[in-house]
Formats: sequence, C-alpha cells, structure tokens
Amino acid sequence: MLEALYVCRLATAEHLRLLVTPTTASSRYVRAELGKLARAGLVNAVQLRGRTRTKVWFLTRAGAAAAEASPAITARPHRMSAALAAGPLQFHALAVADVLMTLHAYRHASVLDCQVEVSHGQGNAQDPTGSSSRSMVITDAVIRPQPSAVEGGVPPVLFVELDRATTSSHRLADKLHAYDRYRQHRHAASRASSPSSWQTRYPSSEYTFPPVLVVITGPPERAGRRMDLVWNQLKQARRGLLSGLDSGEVAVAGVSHAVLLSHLARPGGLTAPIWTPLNPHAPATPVTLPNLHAAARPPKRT
DNA sequence: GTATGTGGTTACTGGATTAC
DNA sequence: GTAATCCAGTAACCACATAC
Repeated sequence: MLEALYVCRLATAEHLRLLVTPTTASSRYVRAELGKLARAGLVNAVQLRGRTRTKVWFLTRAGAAAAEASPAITARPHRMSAALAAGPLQFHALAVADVLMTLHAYRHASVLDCQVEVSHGQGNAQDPTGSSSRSMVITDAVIRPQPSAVEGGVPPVLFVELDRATTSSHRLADKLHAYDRYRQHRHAASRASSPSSWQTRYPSSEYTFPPVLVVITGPPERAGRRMDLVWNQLKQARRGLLSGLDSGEVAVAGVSHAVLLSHLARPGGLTAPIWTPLNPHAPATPVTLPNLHAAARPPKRT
C-alpha cells in the first residue's frame, strides 16, 4: 500500500481497495489499514475537494522513506504535503491514480512498473529521479504494460497525458510539440548517429517512440467536444508547429477519461478500439493500441 | 429522510506457526 | 500428526457527519 501511494502520490480508499483487495465489495479493510498507517505517522489524509466525506491519502515524509526502502521503488525527490494534496493538484493526481489503479486491478500493468510526473529531455536524460527544471516535457504517467499485453501488440511503453480542459488547446498542442522535440533530442555530448535520448531511456521501445495517449477528463460529452477541438487544431497546424507528427513516429491519440476507465475495467481492455489518432493526416477513426503501434512502426530494415 | 463515506467493534474463516 | 494459537482478511453491524 505504501509503495502504491508512493507511485500515485494521492489516492482514495477506493483506489487502494482496487489495488489491495480488488475482489472485495467494501473498502473497510483498506480504511482500517490506512488508519493504522496514519497512527504510525506513515500516511496522512485531506478531504477530497467538493466532497467532505471522502479522504484523499498520501505518504508523509516517514512513509515516503519507508516506501523507498523497497527495491521495487525508484526514489524521487518529490514529496507530497497536506497543502499540495488539498490544492488544485488533487483532481489531476486522482485522475492519474484512476488510470493506474484500473490498469493494475485488471492486470493490464502493475502500478509498481508505472511512474507519474516523469521529466523528459533534461540535461541528463537517464536521471532516474527525473528531476530537472530544464526538462522538455513532464509526462503525467509512463505506463509499462504487462508482457502478455506487449506480446499482443501493445507498445511496451506508453506516455499518458491527462487533459482536464482547464487550459487552452494551444497549450496542449505546445506540449505535443515538446514531445516531438524530445523524440529528436540527443545528449549534448552525443554524435548525430548516436541513439536519441528516449531510445537510451526506453530501450524496450526499440525504434518506435512511445505513443503519447491524451486522456481527456470530464464528462464524455464535454470530453468529446474537447477532442474535436484539439483534433481540428492539430489538422490546421499540419505545416507548422506539429510537423513532426507527419513522420509517423509520434502516434498521438485521444480518448475521454470515462471511456478509458470503462474499457480498461475488463479483461483485454487495453486493446479496445477507443483511440482516435490525433495525427493531422490520419482519419479520425478509433483504433486499437496494437494498430496504433503497427502504424507508427518504421518499415523493417533489410 | 435518504444515501454515502468514515471509523469502531465484533465475529467468522482459513492459513501459518507452535507446542505437545 | 494433531490440537491450540495467532494473525490476516472479510463481512456485518452500528454511530456519526454530511450532501442532496
């Protein structure tokens, strides 16, 4: 439970029930355990914004230190506090936790194999802490699906970008552009023929840049409107800002948070045809992740 | 008033451990 | 080998607070 909270940063008791006791109907046991951890000073909680009855749990400094003792945890400098947990970050972090816990509960990916708020393209691209003020882009979640899913054609690494429609769609386009710059980024000391930063950091992805999956949060109707807006803007920007999308190596797709969770919450849900390519030259038809991956893969070298 | 989330308590089950 | 014990996990109560 500590490790999961370390990865997710914030989670409700219901999130942790999905992780710890997914077959039970009640989160009573999880809440009792959280109570023990709180009395031990390892976790703390704040109220869920807008809902006074629901708590949002996070690790204290002592809890984070205890989690870092686990070999499954990659230490990072970030620490959660009650002020941060109660602030505007809360909805965003919980939406990421929704995705991670659902992936874990339905055995699509282990929470401990995922990372949130991952900095990419900084001076040292292999920095395990991912901390740098000079990063090109901070990915909301990096997901490594289970080997069985990868064997079924799902990319070995997925970048997830959560879009709450709280900023302009131009900023989302800017962020996608940043991913394209990261795709081309190499270490300053590297020669042009050397591997890109992302190839060094994600060797399992081989020649294919991990797809950037834009997950639009909010009610499905509003998310659908947002996706139409983003798609049309990218289409208009085909000659300028997002020319990198033409290469076929950056496969960007959008789906609503609610749709994603409803599809993930079933066996084999990772391969549902729910992803609409945001590449301005691709048809706006939902595809599966294996199809997205296959389309982005460069032709075999002979 | 009803529904919901939380926390306290109790009882039960099943597996692991220990004593004989 | 068997009985006793411990403990984790679960469910079912209950009371309380709060939103609708």
